[in-house]
Amino acid sequence: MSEVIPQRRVISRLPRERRVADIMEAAHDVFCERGYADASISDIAERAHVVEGTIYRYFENKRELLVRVVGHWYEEMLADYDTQLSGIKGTRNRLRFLIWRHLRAIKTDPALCRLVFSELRAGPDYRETRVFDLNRDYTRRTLDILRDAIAAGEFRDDAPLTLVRDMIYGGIEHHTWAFLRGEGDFPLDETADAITDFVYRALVIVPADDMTLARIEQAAAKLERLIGKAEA
Amino acid sequence: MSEVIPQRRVISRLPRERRVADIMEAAHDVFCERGYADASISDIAERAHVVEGTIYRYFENKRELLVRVVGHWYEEMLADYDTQLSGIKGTRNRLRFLIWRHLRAIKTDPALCRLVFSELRAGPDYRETRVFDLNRDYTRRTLDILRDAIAAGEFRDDAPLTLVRDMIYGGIEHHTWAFLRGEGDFPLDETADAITDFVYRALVIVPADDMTLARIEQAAAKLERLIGKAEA
DNA sequence: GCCTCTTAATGAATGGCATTCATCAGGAAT
DNA sequence: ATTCCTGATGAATGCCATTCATTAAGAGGC
Repeated sequence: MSEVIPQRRVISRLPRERRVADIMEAAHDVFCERGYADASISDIAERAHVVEGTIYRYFENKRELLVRVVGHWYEEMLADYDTQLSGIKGTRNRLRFLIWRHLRAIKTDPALCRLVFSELRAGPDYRETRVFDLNRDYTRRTLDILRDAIAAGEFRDDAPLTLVRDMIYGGIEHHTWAFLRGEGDFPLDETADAITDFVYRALVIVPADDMTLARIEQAAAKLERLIGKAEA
Repeated sequence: MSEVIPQRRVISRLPRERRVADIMEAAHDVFCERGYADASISDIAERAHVVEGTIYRYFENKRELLVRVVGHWYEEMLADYDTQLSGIKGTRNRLRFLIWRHLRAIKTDPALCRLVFSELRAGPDYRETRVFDLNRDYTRRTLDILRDAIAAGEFRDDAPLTLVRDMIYGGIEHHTWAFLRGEGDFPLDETADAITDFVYRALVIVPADDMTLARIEQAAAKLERLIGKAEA
């Protein structure tokens, strides 16, 4: 007999940034828990305490919401990146830092990484995305380090730089896919060491050791003496 | 005034394998043209000259259809793989062959590769998939080559093999993403050369160049003797 | 404190899609 | 020719992204 009295919901108008932040936080959570395809706008709306239509006032569509959520995360990650990197000296150490940071991001936020790897990057509009620019900015440091090492004569100059960059980030990604799918774990430091070592050895110019150098010099000296004699 | 007379469609019962093949071919085409998310079962059904329900008699759901289509493609690719590989000698050449084949597959079937890279591999059920096993079989050859080279003393033995494998395939994938999105092209042979070179250098044990040194020293000694004779 | 007006917020409606299922009928077996 | 198994059908179900006409919050003017 008792009628269900519809709760007179208090409708409040929040400042734009607050609403956007609420929606993005809810979207972040739902995307991470369910993945992009299984996340529904109504779930996100409910968690943000709004109704579906409201989301579309601030975001063009589901995909833009994803791009914005990921973009926000990228910006947070990049915040202290340069500061920390500038405190590290030496090609090998700097390279290891980039690799280690990337691995740590995967370990800390596997769900977000999956969104980037298999949803965002595959889209035909990826290049127009802010995440594309942020990512380019992110990996630019790798190229800078490689260029510096080449200029210093530490690395050979005949390896295509972008290929080296892709081997690093692609290798990291491939190696962590099982973890990203929730199958087991990976050792952060060991993996960073192994990848750094692999890349370093592939690029470094091996200086001849002292003994070898000494023998070459002796042989050269002998030749010079002989030439001198021949001239005489 | 003229009634649209519904075309009395001839319903024919095809042998199971034929129906399955028709559906898979249609699915292949639609998946490649539209991508997984935008491919609709009704499109596939129409192209296979069946009705939606029929597809569900042979395939559990859209995802299984994808797995089967990709699995079929993998099997075709692997058919002549071992035959060709067995004709190639030398670690470097064999490694280059694997890399080159992988790059060629990407260049030849970019749409299918995208399906694998961003739809299939991300799924939590990927490990239970036949594609997983096929892929494992596919990359096993890489590990075999690396192990052989280590056993022969050509490669160092302190690099984690699976990491090397992942650097190769992850690197290839990362490097070709722009192409996979339809943005430009990549040079097949040059890329294969550069990756092979990168990997080879990262792993090869630089032989202490005794031989070369010895030749220099012997040449100097011979010259010395000759000049001695001339003086005499 | 009241009125006006802009526009944030609502929630119902639309259309598309994967998947299910009751029903039909081809064709092999008898 | 008849029966029966099961392949094939297509309508129905339910979910979901997206749209839109309507409501009312709350800022600004008086």
